[in-house]
Amino acid sequence: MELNPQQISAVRYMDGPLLVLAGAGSGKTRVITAKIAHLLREGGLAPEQIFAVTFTNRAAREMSERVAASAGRPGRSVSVSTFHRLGLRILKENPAAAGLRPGFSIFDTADAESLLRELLRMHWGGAVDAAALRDAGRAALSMISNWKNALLTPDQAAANARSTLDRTHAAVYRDYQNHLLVSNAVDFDDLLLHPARALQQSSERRALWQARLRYLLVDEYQDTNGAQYELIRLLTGERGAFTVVGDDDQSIYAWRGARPDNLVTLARDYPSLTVVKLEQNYRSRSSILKSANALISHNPHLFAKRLWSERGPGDPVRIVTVADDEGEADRIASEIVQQRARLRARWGEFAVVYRSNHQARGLELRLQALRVPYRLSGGNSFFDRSEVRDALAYFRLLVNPTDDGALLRVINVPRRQLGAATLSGLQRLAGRRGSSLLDAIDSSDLAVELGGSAARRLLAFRDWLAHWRGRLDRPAPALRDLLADCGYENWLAGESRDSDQARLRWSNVELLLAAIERRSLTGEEPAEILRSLALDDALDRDEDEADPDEVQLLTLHAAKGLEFAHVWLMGFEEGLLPHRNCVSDEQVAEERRLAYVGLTRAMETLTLTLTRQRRFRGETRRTEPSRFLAELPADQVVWEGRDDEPEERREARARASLDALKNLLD
DNA sequence: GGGGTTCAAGTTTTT
DNA sequence: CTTGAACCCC
Repeated sequence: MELNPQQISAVRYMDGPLLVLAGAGSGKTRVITAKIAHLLREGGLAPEQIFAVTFTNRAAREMSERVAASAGRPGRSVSVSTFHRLGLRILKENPAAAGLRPGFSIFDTADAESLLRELLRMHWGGAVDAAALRDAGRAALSMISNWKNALLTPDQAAANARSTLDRTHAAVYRDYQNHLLVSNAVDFDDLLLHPARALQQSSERRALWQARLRYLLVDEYQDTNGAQYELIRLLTGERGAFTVVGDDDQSIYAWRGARPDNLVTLARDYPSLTVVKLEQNYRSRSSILKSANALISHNPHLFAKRLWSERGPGDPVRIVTVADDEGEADRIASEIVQQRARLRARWGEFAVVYRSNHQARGLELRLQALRVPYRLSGGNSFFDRSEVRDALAYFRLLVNPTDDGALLRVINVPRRQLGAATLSGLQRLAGRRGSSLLDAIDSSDLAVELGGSAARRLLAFRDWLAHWRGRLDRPAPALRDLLADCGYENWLAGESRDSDQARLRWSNVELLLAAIERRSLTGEEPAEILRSLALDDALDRDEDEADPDEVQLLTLHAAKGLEFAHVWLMGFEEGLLPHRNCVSDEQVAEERRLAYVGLTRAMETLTLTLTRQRRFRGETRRTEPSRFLAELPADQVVWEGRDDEPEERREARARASLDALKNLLD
């Protein structure tokens, strides 16, 4: 497809830093891929010198495919990754700069929280109730995450602390970093923080990376946080050889430390910054675009922007009220079945988006009942399953013996008579020696501290692990045998409700083992496999099902950057969208941007659904329409099923829809 | 230390 | 309706 004049100037401009303000559906991915092709052809750059970063794995995958398609074979070696993967790559090259050793682990959010709970428990000295501790762990992680994203050290955090709570958090931040180092581990934020620091501190590193990375493209720039911004600056240096593409109206990650004002900061830090605006929308019918524009006009803006479309009016946006959540799932599933037949569309052209993952549950059941193939993105991911986490923890412990998070997870799973008393003794010992838990087992005081029998069991566990560590050259079989040897499968079966569940859970372990085996066969080192898995959102699927035809079920967050012919946005209700936790104007504004992201995913048709009542925590409650509904332009929408709809019309429509469905199923 | 029962609280979004 | 934590007894 042809590029418009603004897109062309964004693609061709290579003389300095460039900011592309790209409205929804304005072809920004096309600009990025075309620019990569241009840099290869006209810019005299080799594919290895071009780096593109995104925020989500999904976006990276998508972009990588498009780059490969548009640039041909050289596109393959263009580096397309998430910020975190790029950070990992930098860190891996020189772990010592961050005080790490080569086999370091990545702690995920659950690992980080459980470590923080331990630290807080020690900080408060003993008796704290578990619920309070859990909340405090969360709060501490979010605070620490904010500090890290702003590149603040524990010292700086302590110096800025105003309240007692801040001081506690700052002290815990220090402990937390120390424990991570003892464990030879990093958390997600460290994958940005450590590389940024390393590049700040070493001009040689900087020079090395700046020579290697000749051009940087950043997608969804409005979602960058302080650490990511610093990384961009350090990696591109004086040259400012970058193109960043963003849209302040689609900033939906403030809760994760994103700073949409980085759009403004960029103009301040780079006086030579060139700005290109993309305002023509190629995606949506104008009914959809006008609705989205009207909605977002209720928000404050960093940049003025007028999105327009030549795609013709299309059908009005439908706002469908249904009785309850079951009715909603039912309605969406059957409409998808009907529309697909009527429009001769593929399943893959339909998407259902929602605010939170649990909303997909009822819909899944309906889709299954109607035999509709679907793909659920995110949600309770594979890696959140406890059996997967257990197996991974064993693997981590083999690769990185100092990984305390992993040790605590599996030392008594299955049971080895190593309970709370033994563990707190071991932690005391480790604390005194400043060592990891496993190393503390080597302490000469072990038997004195814990008694002879507990000490014997700990030593046996240590030796048992060491034995399996010796077989790491074939990690998947080693892990399989390890799990068999300790009776994990039987234990898992005992933990499961019934034999079906037991089979399912063991099959998840098998899936993990298969994934490890696959990667191991391509020559990946065990430590690298683990880190890569930690950053994955799902297991890599077989290559041969590259283009499965499935209805997409996504959260609003996961939907960003994607487009679909026909979109349903579920649960347009107060409490869901905006979410009940969002009270401040700023939070509501972010929810509005989320809704905006949802609306602008649709190309041809858009349906918003809401219920009159919904099951919530076991009881049925009346719901209220989202405040955002009133912000949509009345002349672009049509209401169905609202209370004031004439009874006979509602019945007639219900009948027609039922008939249509019957015809299809016959 | 382990295992069972009872009871309460409650997930927003992702790396 | 779930999940996890407290509690009690072995």
